[in-house]
Amino acid sequence: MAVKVLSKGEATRERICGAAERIVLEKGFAATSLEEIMDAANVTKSGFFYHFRDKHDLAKALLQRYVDHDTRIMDELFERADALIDDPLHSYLAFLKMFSEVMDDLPDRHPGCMVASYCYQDQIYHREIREMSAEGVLTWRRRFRERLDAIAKRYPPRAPIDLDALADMNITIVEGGIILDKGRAEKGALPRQVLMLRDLVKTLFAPA
Amino acid sequence: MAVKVLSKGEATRERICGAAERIVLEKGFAATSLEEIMDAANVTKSGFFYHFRDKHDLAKALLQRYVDHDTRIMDELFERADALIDDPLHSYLAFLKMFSEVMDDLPDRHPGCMVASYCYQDQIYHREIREMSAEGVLTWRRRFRERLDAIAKRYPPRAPIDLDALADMNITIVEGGIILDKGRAEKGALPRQVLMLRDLVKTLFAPA
DNA sequence: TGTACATCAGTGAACGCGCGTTCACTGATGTAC
DNA sequence: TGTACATCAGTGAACGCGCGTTCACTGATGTAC
Repeated sequence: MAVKVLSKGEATRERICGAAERIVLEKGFAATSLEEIMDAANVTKSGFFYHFRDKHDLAKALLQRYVDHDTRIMDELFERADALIDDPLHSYLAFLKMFSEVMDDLPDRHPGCMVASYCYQDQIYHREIREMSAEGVLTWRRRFRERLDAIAKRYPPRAPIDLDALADMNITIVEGGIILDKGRAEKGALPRQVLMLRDLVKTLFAPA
Repeated sequence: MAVKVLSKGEATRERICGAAERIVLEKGFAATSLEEIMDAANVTKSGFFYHFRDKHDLAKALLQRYVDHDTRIMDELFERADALIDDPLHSYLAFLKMFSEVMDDLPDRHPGCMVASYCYQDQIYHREIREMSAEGVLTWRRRFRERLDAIAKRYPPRAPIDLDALADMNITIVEGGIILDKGRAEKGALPRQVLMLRDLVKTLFAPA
């Protein structure tokens, strides 16, 4: 994996984003003070404001960073599954298996999804944030939908099926699973939900 | 439906809670100022503080109110399904159908779930809030699990199945569906997800 | 190779405003005798 | 039936602190000539 070399300024900015993401996913954007973030990232107030125009500018940067990162992770897992398996259905099932394992291997609980976090915050009322969220979610759906099309072609489902809704369900399960995990304060709910989805997809497509 | 008659004080308190719930689900707890709530509920600052010790006291009240209300709604729908249909599987499927219709009939989008909202807010760090969330989620799981047990008894599933995870999936789908709905700013995602789950459950249990 | 200037990546102190909370006080309704 | 007292359901003004933002200033690194 090629690690990009960062300039001094870029490194500081990245350090701020990293600290901010962690705290924001824990407590929410409004409840996170800039001073907390500065402390955690070891920059002064003015150091921070050199990199971000204001708090909302940080909000945008965090969301974009999150969506990009998540999409990249997903693509990597899909590529790995494809490298192992030729059949679209079984590659998809392998992806879900690997995905659940990644969720299970996290040292602590899943830290949360930035899109989901903003959905329950007033950040969502800013036009730019709303558009970035919407686009992120649509990108994810598209990734799954392509796969499902290939599957449905080789394994015609018994009944006609809403493939967009099924593609979305992958996102739904992750977002909902994270909440289950956080809400019940019990690790493991998320990977179990992903595996459950895997079983259901398998039953749906695999020939009896 | 018996509507309880409220005393003057109870009515004011209820008015405050209603306004607070709406705003908190829109913008998040930390981003919601008490003054906003007071304005919306038409009480003065001191009127508010007569009913709630502090902001955190309001947070607890909102969560409890939400969990109770949601549980009651769910029970009512289950009862209606049972009144119509004797078979546990088909009653369950009818429940999911009615549930998706309720979600679809909402004038606007689903306002959101208070448990999920707090999960992404620092409220979750207060012990009492965490316990109330956990108990709410477990109550919901138990309701679904009972139904699934009855179904699995009459319709033995082909493969052994994680019934707790399947029970949880009902919650996951709703929580995740709400985020999909909010995140994509597109009404209808939530009911579609519920119907998709219904199809999957049907395929899983219904004899070929 | 040295000098002048510009840009990068910050520092430290001050400001002002919103927001949660407190406090002393009050009119209306209930209750005891 | 009237009086005294208590409780309910508030009012209005003041306080103080945290937090986002601004501003004048600065040392180190790059770039032109």
